[in-house]
Amino acid sequence: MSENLIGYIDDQGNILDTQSAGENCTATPIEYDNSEQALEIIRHSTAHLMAQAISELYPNSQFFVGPVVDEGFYYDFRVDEQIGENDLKAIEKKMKELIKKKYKIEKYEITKEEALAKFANDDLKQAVLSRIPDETISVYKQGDFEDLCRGPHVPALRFLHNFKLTRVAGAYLGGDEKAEMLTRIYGVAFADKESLKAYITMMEEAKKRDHRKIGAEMELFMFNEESGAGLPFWMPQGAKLRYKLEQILHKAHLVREYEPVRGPEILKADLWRTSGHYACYGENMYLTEIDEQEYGIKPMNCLGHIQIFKQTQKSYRDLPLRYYEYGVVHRHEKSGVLHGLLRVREFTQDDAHIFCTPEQIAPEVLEVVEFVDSVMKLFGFEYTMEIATKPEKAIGEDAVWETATQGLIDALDGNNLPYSIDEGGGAFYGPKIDIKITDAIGRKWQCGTIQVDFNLPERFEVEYVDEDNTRKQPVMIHRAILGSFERFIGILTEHYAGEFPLFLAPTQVIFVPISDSHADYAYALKKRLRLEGLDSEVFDKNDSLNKRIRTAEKQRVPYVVIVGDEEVQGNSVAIRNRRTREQYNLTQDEFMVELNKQLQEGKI
RNA sequence: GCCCAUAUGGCUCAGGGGUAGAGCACUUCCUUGGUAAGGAAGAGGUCGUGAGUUCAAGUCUCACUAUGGGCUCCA
Repeated sequence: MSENLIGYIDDQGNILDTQSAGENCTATPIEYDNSEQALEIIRHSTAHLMAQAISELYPNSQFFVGPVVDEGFYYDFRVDEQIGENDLKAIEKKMKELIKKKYKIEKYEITKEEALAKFANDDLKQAVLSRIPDETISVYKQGDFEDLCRGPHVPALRFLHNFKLTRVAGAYLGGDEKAEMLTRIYGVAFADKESLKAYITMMEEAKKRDHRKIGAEMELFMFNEESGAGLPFWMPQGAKLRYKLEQILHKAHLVREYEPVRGPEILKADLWRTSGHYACYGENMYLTEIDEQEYGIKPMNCLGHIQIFKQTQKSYRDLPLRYYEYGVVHRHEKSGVLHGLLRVREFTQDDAHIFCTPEQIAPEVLEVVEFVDSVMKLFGFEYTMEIATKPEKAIGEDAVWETATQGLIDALDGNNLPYSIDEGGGAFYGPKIDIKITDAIGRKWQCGTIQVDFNLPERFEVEYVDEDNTRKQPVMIHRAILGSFERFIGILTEHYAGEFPLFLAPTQVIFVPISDSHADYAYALKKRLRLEGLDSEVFDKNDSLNKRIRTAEKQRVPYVVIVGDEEVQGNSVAIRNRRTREQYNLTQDEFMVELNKQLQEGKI
């Protein structure tokens, strides 16, 4: 038996640890390394080691569950003391002491009845047992520490070296918001020191491109304690960036035959009652009163678009009719979930509602999927699609839901587009396809969404006149491509680490005149760029040339352009590559051609 | 909303019961320089807000607000 053997993988892909497999196992061995299976075993055992350390440091602690997750492991437990980030070091130290005791990890099996009796005075273990259907329960033991566990584990503590406890958090027992909150500690573990180090470095790099940090540095956006949480302010640089994104997307909508519309920010509460928002979404809505009438600030834009559709009589010839709006919405998000621009209380959706016939659903959904794809491609984003089905709180008949859900499935299946299913994750008025972008540190954020809705048209008696002169109800497709400008720009910022492509960059060119006498030339260039719709700045402050070049380089602008006697005489520019520090000269006209070429790259 | 943590000039941070400090940024002056920090002077903070303990609180305690890491929920 190899020194490095920590388990086996059987025909079904299940991991067997050495304790379960016995001496003469013929399944494929798992060696101690960074393979997916090995890491699962190592991390699970590290979680147990942590629990053992905690139980020694805090004798009253009781343990719930300690699974392996994507990035590492965690353990949930109850403890009398408050545990903060500063206590993690002490726990790590204790873990290392325990490793030195060279405990073997042993496994034995008991019946469920015996287990219930064994842990009779531990209500958390009772809770764990109640979730296990099996009649035979396995227990793992290392030193004096025993824990209910399915495994798999490494054979002995000596395999556990390269770990780090990363954060302490609260977590509801069983994930239920109404249940008791336990303490959770997260950690990571690898087979070797280098991988652990690489992981820590990666997290530090991710921190450097955090949109909140870059947003402050580049003066893109801000929040302010006096104004309230989750309410972003767009500073000039951020507003310029956002405006460019809005313009690109505006043109893309027009090309695809969308019509711009705009609805009011607040609508009478009765309208929200008709729609079902009041009952199903009310806890997220801000309500107000005007002249003794209740009003609701819109959390979604659909009602406005429905009113506009209904204002004039529609024919089947008008369908599909696509209304779009950069709609500002307000939602009462819980204070604890706010997160930079990625989760706010006021945001602007790139929202559209497509009114169409049932037959038009599939082609329209496909068209939107294509739209999404072209936008994601423009920015180089990876994304996944998820079909979300009927949630608990919902309006409308089951049959209607089934038809709508099937419509979405057909549209994706028919075109071999990959997706997963999110059971019960739909909007209260219809099923949806969610488009999730993977960000710089691997988190997934919902951005785009496509929702089929038979319910609101019915509730608001939305109608069109069909070919046979009868009145029919259209289907509504709610959709957003970016999701919201706030979230999307947050993700974009991290994606590009603030170095936006020319067609998005808030400042696209910085001119550095060599001395005062070249400032006029620089300002003339700035004016010329302005007329082409390009934003530039002139760095002519009373600082040394070196200092101004340094400052300009650090601005994350696409172009730093130096102008001095040579350039003024030759009507040219000296362009500096901020990465290689190399420089090349172009005439003004050549430069304009180059800039316009790069602007065109922002077309979709 | 819940658990844990944090809050000191515009930014990044030091200080740790006896009434505040650095670097960068900012202002003014000198310097007009061909590719990543030229020099000098200056201004700027009731240490998040409100209570409490104390002879004395930026420092200790509590509440609130905001922020961060999670849970739950979502674009």
